[in-house]
Amino acid sequence: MARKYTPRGETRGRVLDSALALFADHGFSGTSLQMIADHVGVSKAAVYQQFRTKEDMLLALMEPAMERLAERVEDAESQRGRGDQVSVMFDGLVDLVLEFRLRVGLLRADPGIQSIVNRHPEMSSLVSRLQAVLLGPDPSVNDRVTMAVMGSGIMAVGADPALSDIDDEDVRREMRAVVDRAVAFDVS
Amino acid sequence: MARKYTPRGETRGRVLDSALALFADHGFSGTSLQMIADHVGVSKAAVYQQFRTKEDMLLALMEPAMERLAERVEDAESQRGRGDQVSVMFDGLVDLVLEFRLRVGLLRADPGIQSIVNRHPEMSSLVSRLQAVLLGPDPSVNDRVTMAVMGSGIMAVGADPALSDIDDEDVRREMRAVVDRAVAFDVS
DNA sequence: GTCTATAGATAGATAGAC
DNA sequence: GTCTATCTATCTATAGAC
Repeated sequence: MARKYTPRGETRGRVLDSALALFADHGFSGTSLQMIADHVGVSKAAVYQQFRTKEDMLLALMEPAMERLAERVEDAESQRGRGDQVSVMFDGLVDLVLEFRLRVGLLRADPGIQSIVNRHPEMSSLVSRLQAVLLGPDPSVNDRVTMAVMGSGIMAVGADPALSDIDDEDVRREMRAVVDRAVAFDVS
Repeated sequence: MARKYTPRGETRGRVLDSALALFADHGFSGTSLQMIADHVGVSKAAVYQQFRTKEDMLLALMEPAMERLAERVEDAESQRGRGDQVSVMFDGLVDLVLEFRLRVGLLRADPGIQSIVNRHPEMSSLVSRLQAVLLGPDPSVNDRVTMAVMGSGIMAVGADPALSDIDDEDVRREMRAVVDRAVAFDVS
């Protein structure tokens, strides 16, 4: 077996696909580089050729989702009324979850990933701004609990395999609907 | 230092407290026995005296929460109408989250813990029954998305430090309120 | 770019003294 | 019941051949 098949220079993409699937199943800390290498079908050294550390791999996975999140947060922040800010932010969050299912779910759920995010100001400040837009200045207890429940609930849907058979557009419509019901009349 | 202070035979409880806090911060897989031992202030061997494995430690942490969950699921299952089943189950879930904050949050979020739960039928069947009560037979897409969002959202609140300054009774009231708004008119 | 081999650190878990 | 010391397996990461 002189040569492993690797159609083009696409090993990097294959590594990222495997890593995402394994992170979702076993968590970031619970996934070893050996597991990733085995899943891709190469050696550990081949993986290290593409990414210097496991953390770099996670950052590469999160980068596109974070860019999109930045756009959506800015969209929401630029709205004039509080009601529009909240509804645009929730719509953006729903879109983000559908576009980056597992990644958004991991971002919210995995403690190992959260601690990495916390060490990267460009990510953690984005999450802070997201929360700030949803809560606004001087939020009531009602607002705080509502936003915590709905924000986490929406992000969790991304990683929920129980909904994977439903069409994206149906999920989007129903998520928007449940948000509308839950936050209606809460913002002035 | 001939003797470490350990008031009574309460090392076991101190280990569980430390383990819970560390699991919440770093995840189950991301927490080593050395970290737990250091946090308690004893050696690894002292920890192993109390628990044969790290998994046993988790099971000991989850056991009381699971017993309570079983009661709540049975309460809900014994209701006659679908609407009552759903509302009793959500009320039970809210109570459970407030009683076992971090534990319920971990149960939902940590992939390492989920895989352990999946290997223990008495736990995983309980989670299945919980979902079955919320969804009922032949759920609509609306029902499925609503229950996924609200179920995860509620459980996530348990591990959310952003709400830890709010009185339990206030959180309970607001969680019930947001559930009422979100699921109203969804069940026949 | 991929491999085998391995370094060095740390993981979970145990033995045996006190 | 606690300790120190240690076992074995695995971890992340690197070196060097092909």
